[in-house]
Amino acid sequence: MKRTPSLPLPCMCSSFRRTSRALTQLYEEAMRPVEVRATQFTILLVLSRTGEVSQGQLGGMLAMDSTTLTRTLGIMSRHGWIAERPGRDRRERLLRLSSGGEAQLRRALPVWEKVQSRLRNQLGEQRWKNLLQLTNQVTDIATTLGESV
Amino acid sequence: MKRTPSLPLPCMCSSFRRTSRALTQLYEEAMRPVEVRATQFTILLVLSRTGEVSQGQLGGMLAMDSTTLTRTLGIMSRHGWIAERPGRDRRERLLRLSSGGEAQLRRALPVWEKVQSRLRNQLGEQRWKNLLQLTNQVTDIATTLGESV
DNA sequence: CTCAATTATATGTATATACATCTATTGTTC
DNA sequence: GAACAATAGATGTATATACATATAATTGAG
Repeated sequence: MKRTPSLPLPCMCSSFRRTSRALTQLYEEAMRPVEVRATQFTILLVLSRTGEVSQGQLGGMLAMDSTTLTRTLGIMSRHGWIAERPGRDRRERLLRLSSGGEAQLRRALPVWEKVQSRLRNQLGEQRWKNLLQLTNQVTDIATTLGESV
Repeated sequence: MKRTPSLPLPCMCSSFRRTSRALTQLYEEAMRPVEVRATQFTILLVLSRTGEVSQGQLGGMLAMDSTTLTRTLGIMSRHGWIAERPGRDRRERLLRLSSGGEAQLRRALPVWEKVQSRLRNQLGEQRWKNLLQLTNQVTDIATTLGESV
């Protein structure tokens, strides 16, 4: 059952996109019983840590166009996971987890832990920490470069 | 113009997806004049290196579901970038770059080099090489874990 | 050789994603 | 304070992505 090791790609963007697909397939396969998608899980996780934020702030934290969130939040609201209210600036939507969203996160966490630790075992502590740090650094640099031009 | 450093995410999948979005926005912004999307550029790059491959093989190399390729290859064929012929196994599509595809790759490469080296300068040789290696390793591990279950 | 199982790709459907553009609101200038 | 510029989010549209299922072709069991 030997797998051919993945073809080295000279492009950092292509490499990250490929790894994202591989990880997304792995995590979503594991989380399928809980019925939550990778993006949705990320939003549950972030909102549980930040508390109430505007849609624009959430987009900034996720390096995601804030108009993309309109659709994803719509899906999550239909599931009853998101509570919102208008801000003092009435153009803003202030978002937080509803109790249903907190419950969904609690359902998802054990399944997520399991797949995450399988991956972590394969990578080892060293590479694991290194990767979390490097991905953050690349995100910051890419975001900064994107703004500067 | 101080940017808040990106919120650490405990989830490897979420982290990679966020970095992918940031990198994709950076690279696609740079490559906009050439009118080629990140996925399409990746396919041009890979086909130029491998020569003729089947759709399934290409999907394997990109950690991409081969049925996803049906749509993307359709777009690229309409642009005149892909040449194909049936394999001996007549279920297979054998794919390669057409001369139009080679031309499009040549048009894209200088623009890609430019954005890629801006990023590389910010990261430094050490982290750059490290990242290309680590992303490959994660892809292999995630793929293997996905198959094993 | 025949029929069942497997495989390669196509199609239907749902989510993810970004950008251009639009609307409602807020901020700024004179 | 009125007119104009800037901003937050919504909507239209195109690509990206995967999975379930369908179809055509190949392989395997007997």
